[in-house]
Amino acid sequence: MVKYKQVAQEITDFITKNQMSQHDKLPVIDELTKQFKVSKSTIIKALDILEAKGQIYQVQGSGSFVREVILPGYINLNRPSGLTQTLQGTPLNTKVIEVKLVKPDAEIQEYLDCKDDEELYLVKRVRYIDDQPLSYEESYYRKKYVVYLNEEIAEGSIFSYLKDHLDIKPGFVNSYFKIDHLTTEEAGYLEEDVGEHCIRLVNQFFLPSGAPFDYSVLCYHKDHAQFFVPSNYY
Amino acid sequence: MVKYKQVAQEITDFITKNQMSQHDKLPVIDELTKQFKVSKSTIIKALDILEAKGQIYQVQGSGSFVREVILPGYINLNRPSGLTQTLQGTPLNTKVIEVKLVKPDAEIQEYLDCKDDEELYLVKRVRYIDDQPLSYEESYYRKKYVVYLNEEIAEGSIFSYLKDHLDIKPGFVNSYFKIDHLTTEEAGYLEEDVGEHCIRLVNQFFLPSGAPFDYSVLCYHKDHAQFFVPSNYY
DNA sequence: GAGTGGTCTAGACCACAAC
DNA sequence: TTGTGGTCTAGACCACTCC
Repeated sequence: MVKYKQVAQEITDFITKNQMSQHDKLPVIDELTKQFKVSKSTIIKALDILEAKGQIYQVQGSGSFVREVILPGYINLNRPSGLTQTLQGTPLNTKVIEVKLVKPDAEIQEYLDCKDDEELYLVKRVRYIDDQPLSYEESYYRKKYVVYLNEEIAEGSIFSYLKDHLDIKPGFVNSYFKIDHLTTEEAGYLEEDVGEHCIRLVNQFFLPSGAPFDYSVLCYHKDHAQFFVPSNYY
Repeated sequence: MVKYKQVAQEITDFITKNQMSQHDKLPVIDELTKQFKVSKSTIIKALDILEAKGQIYQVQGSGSFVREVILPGYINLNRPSGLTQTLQGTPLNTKVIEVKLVKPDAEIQEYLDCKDDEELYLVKRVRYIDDQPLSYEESYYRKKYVVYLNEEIAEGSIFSYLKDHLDIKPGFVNSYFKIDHLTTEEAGYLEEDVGEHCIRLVNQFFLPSGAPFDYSVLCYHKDHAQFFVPSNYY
């Protein structure tokens, strides 16, 4: 791991370990350079990463301060790693409906920038929070990149599996959402009436190289889903 | 303006002027250093800013590429400058309901980190897109920072006014949203039935110093609002 | 192997904050 | 005035891509 990521991780751990909360001040840069034995630039890079993630904010002439607001039960749309990571701390259960290989329709070809004969893994899952249905999800992974998937893997965090076993990690994501209505199939899984309202979220995940590898459509239960988006001005 | 922001702006202009689209390659760093007569580090800093904004992505050993997806009509939640900037290109009309000075209730005190006797400007506005009601908004600005507001200013972009006339610009924002129901007042403004569904968005805007200066609650019309969130993995 | 971006450093100097 | 973060540079070296 490169130094600045190492430093960023250790600062995050420091914040957690010391149970620091909003507006608490971090050690000054000069102190951090001594502590981690790296240059000022490396510390600044690490702090910039944490700032971009929404964990801290930096004030010229004053210091760096904790920003992160831990909101149990809120889905952080700025770290859309499936769901498992974003809902840390909240018990999340997964029911896998099916995992199979399919070919893309026109819309999926568009989002995944692929031909109509390319093989994709389709994963259908329902997510429960406190035994309440939270979301129903259909994800398409390009087999070209995600060479293998099965039901057992889909029971857990697919993104952790991709990272740990296939060495795949996303570079960036486009997320789109609006209010929509449940289809018959979706209503069944969310234990709602057909046509009931939901938040429909579409994600397009890209590799660091810019190639899209995952397209997913989710519907969130109107009463059990709440979201959080931290942003910065540059 | 500092150099890297200048360079970032010029690269953005370059992308626009040349009508570059997704996955088009930018000039290499070495060329940019010559063109702008700045160091490599400054170019990299400029590119990092554009990457954080979601406009480009960088691939090691390969180059920098255009990422930005212009989606007419989608509200970009990663640049929540009120609304005027995020819906660029789409005709947006504003009806100001009222602008007045008020004192905060308990919830607002919490979000704005202020006492119960601090003066706040309350702005109520309805936004229309293509003559359809898009959102109804109640924003609270701390008079301590936003020393003056009136109906005429609220007709336009309040954030532009803050930047140009009061030299106030946000440092970061926390946004929260979920599906909710319209109150009687809101339903009237959105031309909907009472209790109808909406997306309820709460924004907490902070100055670069970390002080909250604006708390706003919006309800978006369920049929006319769609959102976009670009994110990066670090 | 050539091209291209990524990391890291030391150091000079600037800008803003706090006292 | 001092503390502290921000900007900018030149340069060395590393890592990945593409031919």
